[in-house]
Amino acid sequence: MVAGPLPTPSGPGKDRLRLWIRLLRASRTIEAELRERLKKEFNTTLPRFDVMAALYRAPEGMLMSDLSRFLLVSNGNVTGIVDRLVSEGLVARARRNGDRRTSMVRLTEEGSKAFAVIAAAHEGWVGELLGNVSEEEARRLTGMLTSFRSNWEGRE
Amino acid sequence: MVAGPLPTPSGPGKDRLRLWIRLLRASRTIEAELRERLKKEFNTTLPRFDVMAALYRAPEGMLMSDLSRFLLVSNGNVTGIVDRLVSEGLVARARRNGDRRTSMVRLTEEGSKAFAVIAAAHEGWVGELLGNVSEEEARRLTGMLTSFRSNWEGRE
DNA sequence: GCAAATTATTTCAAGCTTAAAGTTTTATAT
DNA sequence: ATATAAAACTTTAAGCTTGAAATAATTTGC
Repeated sequence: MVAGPLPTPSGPGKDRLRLWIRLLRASRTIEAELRERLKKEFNTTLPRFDVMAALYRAPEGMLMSDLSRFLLVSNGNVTGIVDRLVSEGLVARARRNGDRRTSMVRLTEEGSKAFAVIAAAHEGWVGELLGNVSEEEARRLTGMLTSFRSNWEGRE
Repeated sequence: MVAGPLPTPSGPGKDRLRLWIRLLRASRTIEAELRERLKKEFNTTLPRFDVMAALYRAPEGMLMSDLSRFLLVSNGNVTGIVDRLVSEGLVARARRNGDRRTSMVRLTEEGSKAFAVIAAAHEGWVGELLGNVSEEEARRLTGMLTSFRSNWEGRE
């Protein structure tokens, strides 16, 4: 999905295809850089960061299915990542009284502290990597992407 | 990287962070949908499609290192994907006379035909999934993402 | 009350992904 | 010439990812 079928596609519908290719290349480029820095500076990974970021927003905890829905990844995927975070003491599972199928997942004290540090660095990196986009332009782009997505979400 | 540390981040640099989150969510959403359709309709995957798309643009073939640079993935990664495509008869490796370290990778006749069919469907899907973005808006967004990326590429 | 369907999660197999280490071949510097 | 470095690629280990199958608990329809 990184390249179009021809060097410079043209014709009806080609503008959207080109947009998609740019979108994908932009996010892959930034993603690769963030992944590398997370590894080098904090010896962690993007998926771990994603999970911790989601949990940081929800101090009361989240269900596994909430996590997977929010992160747009499969259920089984989240299981593995959470398993590793638990084994590292950054995240805890808590069985619930009401429904014994589910477990509330939340950051431990240690996980919360660790995340705060990483998140600060992360925000700085994003600011740096998107430095060529003015704040004004960032808001405009965000708006365009938001309206696109909210339209699209209606179909799933 | 899908979520910010807080529900609605605010403050200096937050606009870029929010942009990054939107960008990532948009591309993940579309990517997931395309991946699913590639699997269901053609029993193939996004990475295989990416490699074939790159090779389709280069009838004379590409080096492994060209492929990995173009696709923004690691060298070892491409090895595995190409291995599988070769075993399926869609791609062929050709040793070169000049430099025996390298091999030119290209689509087979069969691979080229198969890709043309898939690419047509793919383009239609993208047009559909980005249907809420007007062609005009698509061009504007593309321009913004292009200038961002060409600026950023200077740093790597 | 109880079978059937649904829900939440885990397990599994196959494939993707990276970074690092290893192999082979070519280029460079004495 | 010949060691040394560089380049192109593959292999490896660990982890990520999906979709499908399995498990366990809850809810629904009679």
